[in-house]
Amino acid sequence: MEKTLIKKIIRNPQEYINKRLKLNGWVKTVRSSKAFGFIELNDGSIFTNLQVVFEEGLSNFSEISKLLISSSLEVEGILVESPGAKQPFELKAEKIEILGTSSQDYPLQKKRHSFEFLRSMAHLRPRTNTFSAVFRVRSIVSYAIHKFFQERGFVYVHTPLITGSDAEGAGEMFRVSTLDLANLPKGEKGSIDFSQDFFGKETNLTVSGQLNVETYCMAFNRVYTFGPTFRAENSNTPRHAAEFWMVEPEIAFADLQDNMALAEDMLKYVINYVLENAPEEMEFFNKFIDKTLFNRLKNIVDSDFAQITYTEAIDLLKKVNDKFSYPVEWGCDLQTEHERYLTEKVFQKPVFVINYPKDIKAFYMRLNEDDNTVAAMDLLVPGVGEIIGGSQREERLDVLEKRMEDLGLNKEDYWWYLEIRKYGGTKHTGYGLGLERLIMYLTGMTNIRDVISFPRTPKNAEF
RNA sequence: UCCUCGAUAGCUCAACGGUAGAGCAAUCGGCUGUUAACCGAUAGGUUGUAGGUUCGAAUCCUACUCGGGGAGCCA
Repeated sequence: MEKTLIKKIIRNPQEYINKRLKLNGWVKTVRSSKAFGFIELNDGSIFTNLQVVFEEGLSNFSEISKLLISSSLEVEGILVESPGAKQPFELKAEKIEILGTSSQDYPLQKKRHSFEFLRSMAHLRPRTNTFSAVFRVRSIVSYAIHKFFQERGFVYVHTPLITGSDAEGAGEMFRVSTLDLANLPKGEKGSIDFSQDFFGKETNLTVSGQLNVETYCMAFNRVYTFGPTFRAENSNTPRHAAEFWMVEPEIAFADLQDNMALAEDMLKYVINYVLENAPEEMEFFNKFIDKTLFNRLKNIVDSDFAQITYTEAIDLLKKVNDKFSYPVEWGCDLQTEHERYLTEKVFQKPVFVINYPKDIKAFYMRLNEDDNTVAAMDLLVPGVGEIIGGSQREERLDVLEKRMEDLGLNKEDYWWYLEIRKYGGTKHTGYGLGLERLIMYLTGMTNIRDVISFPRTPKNAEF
């Protein structure tokens, strides 16, 4: 007999009602009395459980009554309308085969656990409601991102995870090496001789695919990367991880305004897609994780994102300087408290801050007419803070070289990056979206460690 | 990395210098429609680690480890 997925039953009950079905799943909870009992069964196909009713006529009734949480079953029975209030239908079991028993020391209970506790068992937490919802949404969000870009003709580029350019400037890097740590080859001045290493030079894990993807942008026009990124920063916050996923689109013949339009379209598209394709999960988040979630997301889909220049933002923040522990001044980077004030108090929706002072931004960002600011943009969202960072890139070779000289960067290290300006360079622009931050924003989860299956953070690489 | 708070039963917590407790989970029993089922009973502990103060330390002090929150860095 063919097996039926619970998702199909719930999406299309009239097709299955009063029919004999066979299904597999795991026990979420058992409530039994003398002559009958209830099992909530989840088969992983959908967030929702199916209630199975079993009666003492079954040959293994007493074993079933004592089933421990997370035991795996094969159940055969008839789908009937349920007299209970909390579910429209249930499976009246005719045969229940126990495929895998659980153990009495199974740590997950049918009550709420703290996320801290669940982090200590990353191998079991996907079985809980919250993590089941988070990781199905993560999968759906990832698909929606691909769908968005593919529908618009973007080419998906796989940029390398191992990089030879050691000065991408976006943070501390993890070294990649096959050298014997206990016996490092030394050069003339006592420094490590990387010519004997696997790649014959110093290599690291990438902190961004941007420089590489820019080269493909100059061939395909509209491209994006979507993959893991590594930062060895000793950051201990709910928003940072050593390994995370980033989406980096790059578009040619386009400027900063086009870039922001793309970012806004993408966010709205993903939100709509997730609301439509993960209704049970999103309902759960709105009910148990963040009661303002639906209002917040609808507010975003329905409104135009705000836009403000860095200089305007500073003027605005200066008027309320007494609210901050760090007063603002033109030339300073915005502190978290300033960003939150802008997006949560002033605009109460996502806001792009653009045209930052060149001295606090990366070398590749395009210098504005004023010679003082660059065409950068950060998208700030309430609750999470910076979710996207991007810029129009400096396409003028002489200006770019001048910038690198001013910053003391070695041009030889970037020879191929500079050559794409030399051969038919054109204005282009792109941004980086932190996938985990987007998922936090979409689910109301407040710690990045709870939206990555096996999070890597300082002093933590178990599992 | 800095500031701050914390670590007691499997989980969530109480005990605040004088014999370590409760609810839930587990185990056993009861219950004919449950919904975090309910009712009764049983069992469960070197109080994060290492030192110190004290007649006596879960409780006070020091260091360390790990975790939460905040900051910096950023996505």
